[in-house]
Amino acid sequence: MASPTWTIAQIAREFGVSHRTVRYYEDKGLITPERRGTARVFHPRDHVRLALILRGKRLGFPLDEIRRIVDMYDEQPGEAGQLTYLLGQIDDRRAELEERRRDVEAALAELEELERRCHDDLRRLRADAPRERARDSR
Amino acid sequence: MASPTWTIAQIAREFGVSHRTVRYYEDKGLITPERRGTARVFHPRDHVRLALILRGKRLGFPLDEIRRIVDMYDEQPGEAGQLTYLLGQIDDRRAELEERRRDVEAALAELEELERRCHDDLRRLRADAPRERARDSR
DNA sequence: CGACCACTTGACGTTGACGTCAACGTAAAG
DNA sequence: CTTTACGTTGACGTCAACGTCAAGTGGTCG
Repeated sequence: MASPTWTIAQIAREFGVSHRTVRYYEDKGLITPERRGTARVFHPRDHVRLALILRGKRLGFPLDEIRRIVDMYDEQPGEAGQLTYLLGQIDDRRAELEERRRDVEAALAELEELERRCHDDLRRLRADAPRERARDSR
Repeated sequence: MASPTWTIAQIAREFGVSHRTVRYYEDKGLITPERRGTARVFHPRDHVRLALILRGKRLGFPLDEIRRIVDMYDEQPGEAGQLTYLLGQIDDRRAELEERRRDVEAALAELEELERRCHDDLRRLRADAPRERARDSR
């Protein structure tokens, strides 16, 4: 019933980052763990945000932009002006993500082309090798 | 017939980077322009490499790894050992790229989910607004 | 010839994203 | 009650990826 909580060590270990990294993200306003005395208590909300942050990092986005992205996810419905503004932001992010997708697809395609060439070269080597061995043993 | 060449200013402007950036990539061994006297002359090979480098950057790879990637593309067929090593490298890069692709897909999916919720909220607002105006004008 | 480019090499500065170390609190366990 | 483990706040260090001068070189145009 009660939603789970994490200490800094637990959540850092789960995501494979240092506790320094977690603190840095808090400094930059990317996560806002509760304070119980001086100690940090991480809630599911922080857990979700950290996952989003790290995915953003894998995609090469700077932390500033990552914050704008994760902030989009907990804006309140608010008024119409804010909503249309948010929709504009969403469009911008999507454009970027679609460019990333094109980059990934292109890179994968070229990589597979290269792999085919490698396999070809390897087959050619194996076909030539016997003749060389015959010549060398003369 | 003669393949095209570029000056540093031309190639930098074409790719939208500073000439300092191009020099930095040369220092790091990512590109190797010809020298005519002291001046750099960029050939199609450098042009291709620069495109690969910038795509790698958009995908968030560090320059060190990008160099390993672009270097893969002009290894000579060489001997069988090198080829199988290269095939292993290719597999590693592909695994990374496929993770990036999963990240992009997940991010896009969540973004579109968020967009749907926004549109819902907006429709709800527009449905409620007339009643509010009627009430306000009483 | 001189002025004006575009290009060059250092060398130091900057920024983002942390690493690292010192010094200190606190709560449970032996 | 001390040790041990985990937590905290500074503060400085570091590394990649450039930015930004300063000062010089080489070709071309008028």
